[in-house]
Amino acid sequence: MPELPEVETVVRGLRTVLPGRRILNVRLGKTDFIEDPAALESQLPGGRIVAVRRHGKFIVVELDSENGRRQATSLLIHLGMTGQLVTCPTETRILPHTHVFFGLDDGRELRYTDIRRFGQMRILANGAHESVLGGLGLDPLEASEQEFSARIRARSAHIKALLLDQHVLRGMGNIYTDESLWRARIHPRRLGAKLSDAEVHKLYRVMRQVLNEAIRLGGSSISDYVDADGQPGEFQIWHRAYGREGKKCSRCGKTIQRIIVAGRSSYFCPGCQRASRKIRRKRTPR
DNA sequence: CTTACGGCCTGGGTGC
DNA sequence: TGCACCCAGGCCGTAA
Repeated sequence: MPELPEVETVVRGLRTVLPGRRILNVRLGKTDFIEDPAALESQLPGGRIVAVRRHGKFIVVELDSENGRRQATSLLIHLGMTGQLVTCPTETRILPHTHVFFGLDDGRELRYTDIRRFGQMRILANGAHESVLGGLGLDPLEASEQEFSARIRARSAHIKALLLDQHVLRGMGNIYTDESLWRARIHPRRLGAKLSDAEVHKLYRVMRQVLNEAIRLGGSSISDYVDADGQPGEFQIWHRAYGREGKKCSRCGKTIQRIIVAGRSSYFCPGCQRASRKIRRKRTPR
């Protein structure tokens, strides 16, 4: 579920409460989504949180390296489809599927809840960041238009697949990809290498616009997503394509369709997101 | 090197 | 009420 705006919202929330806190203890439930559960239990207690960062859809909780014997480490968290990372008082009722508890030195806890356990959690020793996070693509909000254009044009895959590919861009997911393509009036099956200058320019602009608006509204909540305080986002109200199969396009009035592209449900308007002639011919053979 | 697909896991919704 | 089936914000490994 969580894409860049949701992860950014969670990180901003955590940033207001975690830095400066010391982790006192770690309690684990199911651990099949944790790379090395024993490492969490042995290396995190005693550590002080110094920063919380986002890298694509990953959350990086940085710990200090004080008292010499312990190496500086980071806690790397990916929320997968249904992961939630929330701080609350220790006595707060425990939600089902909560599998990780970090006891903090202010009487609160950082909890990780994940129904489907598609998330991921691991310890990163100092210096291991590059090997794990270095392979990811451009941050959509930091990349220049030139960099974006070069990456998109370099491969002739469907534009939908390119936007979703974390090695091309880091942070885009199914919702913001469909919303960006709708705003740019680009069909999800168009090929990256074949987009015009004007189309790439438009896509770059609207993608940043969509992401920034979503961040401002605290992300999109479809079912499971909540921020670091357990609150849902509000951007779903503004979706114009995602999840709107059968509804009228707010721009041209045609009916929004759902097709599978890159193995994912893809919502688009056949009226204002025209397929290339080649694709159209394939779909309506004479 | 690509792309396509199944699988991971649980729950919600729908239709019979 | 039960059951089968489809769908879900992500991503990885394997096969072609």
